[in-house]
Amino acid sequence: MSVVLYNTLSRRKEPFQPLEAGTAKIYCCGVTVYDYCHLGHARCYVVWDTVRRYLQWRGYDVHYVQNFTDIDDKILNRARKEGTTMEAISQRFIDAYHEDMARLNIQAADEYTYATHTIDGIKRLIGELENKGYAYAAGGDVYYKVRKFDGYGKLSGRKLEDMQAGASGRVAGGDAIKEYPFDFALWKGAKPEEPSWDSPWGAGRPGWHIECSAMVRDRMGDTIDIHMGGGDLTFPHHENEIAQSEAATGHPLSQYWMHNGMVNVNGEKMSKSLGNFTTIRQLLDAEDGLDPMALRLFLSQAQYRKPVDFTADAIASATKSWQTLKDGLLFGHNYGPQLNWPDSDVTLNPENDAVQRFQIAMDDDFNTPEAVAVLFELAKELRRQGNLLVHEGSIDADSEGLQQQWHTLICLAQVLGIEATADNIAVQHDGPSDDEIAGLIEQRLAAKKGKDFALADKIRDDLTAQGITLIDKPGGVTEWHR
RNA sequence: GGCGGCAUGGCCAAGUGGUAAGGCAGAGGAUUGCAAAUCCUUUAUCCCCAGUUCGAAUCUGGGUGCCGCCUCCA
Repeated sequence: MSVVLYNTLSRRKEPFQPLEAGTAKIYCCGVTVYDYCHLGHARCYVVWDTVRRYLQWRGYDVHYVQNFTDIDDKILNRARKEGTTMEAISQRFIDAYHEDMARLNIQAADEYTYATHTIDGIKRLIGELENKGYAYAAGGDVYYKVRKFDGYGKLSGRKLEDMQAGASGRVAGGDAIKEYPFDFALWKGAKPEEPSWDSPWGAGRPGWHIECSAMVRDRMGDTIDIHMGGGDLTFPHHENEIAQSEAATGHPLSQYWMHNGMVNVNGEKMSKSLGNFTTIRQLLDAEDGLDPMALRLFLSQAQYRKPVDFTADAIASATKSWQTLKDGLLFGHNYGPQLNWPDSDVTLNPENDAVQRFQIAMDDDFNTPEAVAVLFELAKELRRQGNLLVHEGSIDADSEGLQQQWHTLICLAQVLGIEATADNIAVQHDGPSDDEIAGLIEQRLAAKKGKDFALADKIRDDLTAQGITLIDKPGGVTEWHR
């Protein structure tokens, strides 16, 4: 069995066969750094992080490169507005990007590339395109001659005629300098007071699409295995990348193209231009802040290609779900000592039924909802055993098998980037001491015997408010835990 | 107008020919002074119509509805 993935280029699922057996060369389109990342970005990079982790788990040597677009009108606008430089804005949001992604347990890329560090490669590429007749200079800019490239539209499945016919007013007008409405800028002539670089076509800066073509080529060669990004980049961004790269090199830019679905809010796509976005940090830092792992779980419970709706209900549900999963993930920390579990390494038995099911699900185009279901089945059983232990004092399962199950859960969850860290078990131990609690429980017991339930309930409520849960057991015994 | 996607219980969501995973929420019972927690049990015929088939949520055709892209966008 091999990993099967949906290839936008062919519009079907295909077995993953990398150019070089056992390796995976992946390029992921990154962000334009002019603002904080929002939930849409969170989904995108959680999805691709999961794909990357899974391929690694399946034994591939993954080389993952991601870019930052650090030259762009929006960055310049923001810099102007704040009276600072493009570099300052870029750096600020690159730093913020790294912080946000780290909180979501997204692994850093093997290499990050920057548009402004790729100017030479960009100029080289434009020069080649010009020599081959795919580019023309006009009005200080350089444009790509879309009609010259036979395969134009093959990724997004469109024909130039169709687009032109339907695009009505939007493309018809535009700049008169272009030979054809869908031609796009490879190089933009410098404007006063904007950063620019010298070039054979005059001072200027790169167009948006060319940076990715140049970066892929510089870092990974003519053809890579997987090129990924948000579904909204399919056209025109990725289509244009293909046109640029393949016209220049004569080789396919990428074997596989993968695109993630959008995050919706009230049925509408979350986007900067619509202004309906919630930033990752807003969500995580809110007073009743969302646990980053709950967010990751929420995103993993949807198939990556489908749109996902961001609602308060969904978040509440994910938070509760995460609690359940977390109980399972922390089982060994909470009950291992009581069960005399040996301090063995966390390992995985590949023959295990759960592992098999997990792999079958993930092999099928990264079916994370199905994979998560496997995690829940493991976690629920662990939680049940944990409760048995608390309430009955013993478990009704084989202890060794249970430890293995716990290890399985931890390993598989980790493949999805879901982990319960030490933070989750570090409990605040301020508040009443154990002795004080024992005293209060005795007071409550006395109150109950005297039918003073009001007092008994008050004692319980006060303790609850301090994060201490009382469990009344048969025989007048009351246990508690924080 | 063009291209693509989706429609499964209250909500989310797997499942692509043999009578519906999982999560959240809900219900009933056990337990309890009442709770909490826990345990047990429990809640769907898959948008509509027609067809193919012994048999379809799953295939075909036709509808209806929603969404994305076609402009910067993850």
